[in-house]
Amino acid sequence: MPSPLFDEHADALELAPRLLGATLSAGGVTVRLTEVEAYLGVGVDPGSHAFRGPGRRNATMFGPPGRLYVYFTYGMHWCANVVCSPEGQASAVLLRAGEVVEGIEIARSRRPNCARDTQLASGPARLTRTLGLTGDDDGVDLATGRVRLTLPPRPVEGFATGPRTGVSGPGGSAEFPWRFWMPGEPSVSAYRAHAPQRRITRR
DNA sequence: GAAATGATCGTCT
DNA sequence: GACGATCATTTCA
Repeated sequence: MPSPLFDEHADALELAPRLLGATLSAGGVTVRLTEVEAYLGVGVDPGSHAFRGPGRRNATMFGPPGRLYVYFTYGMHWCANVVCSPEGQASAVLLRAGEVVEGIEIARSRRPNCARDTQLASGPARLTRTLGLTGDDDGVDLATGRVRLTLPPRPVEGFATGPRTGVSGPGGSAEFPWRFWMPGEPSVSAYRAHAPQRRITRR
């Protein structure tokens, strides 16, 4: 069942808070999203992969909405996004964290070193690993493909917003408070409110 | 407990 | 040739 959500003319900023509470299912595991980040398109968002226009990696972002954009980073991690805007606009929402609500055994087997269940998907790369997502899932249609997105019956209320995490340069500043999360959820990482404190004493 | 570090490679300059 | 929308582990105070 395709969601009417993506038929509306919207971008990642509008859709990000509405993805909170949504569930994502893949490979026998279902995760309920508790933390996301919005990324916009060409020229407007210095932190976005789409900022400099289409390229090899970000092609999916420029495609139709409702698809999964998966990319590889830091030489070992996969991160997943939901493409939001109409074709050509390239705005997407990074899925940062969630809570495993189904397939907990499979999830644990995919993350053998994970101490607590609340940390199974408490980070973008952990989330993809727990769901078994890789570059093979890039471009999958979330309504009909092997990865499924189900929106909550009603948008969650009382979500929080703040600066994005892990984005260096101008895009990471408070100028773009495009991180959205559900306060109090244990799967949401305890982020430092500002840049990490530098250690005072050095050798 | 907090901060530094090593792992590891595709993509773009 | 540098660096990244990160994580797990080690190291330090």
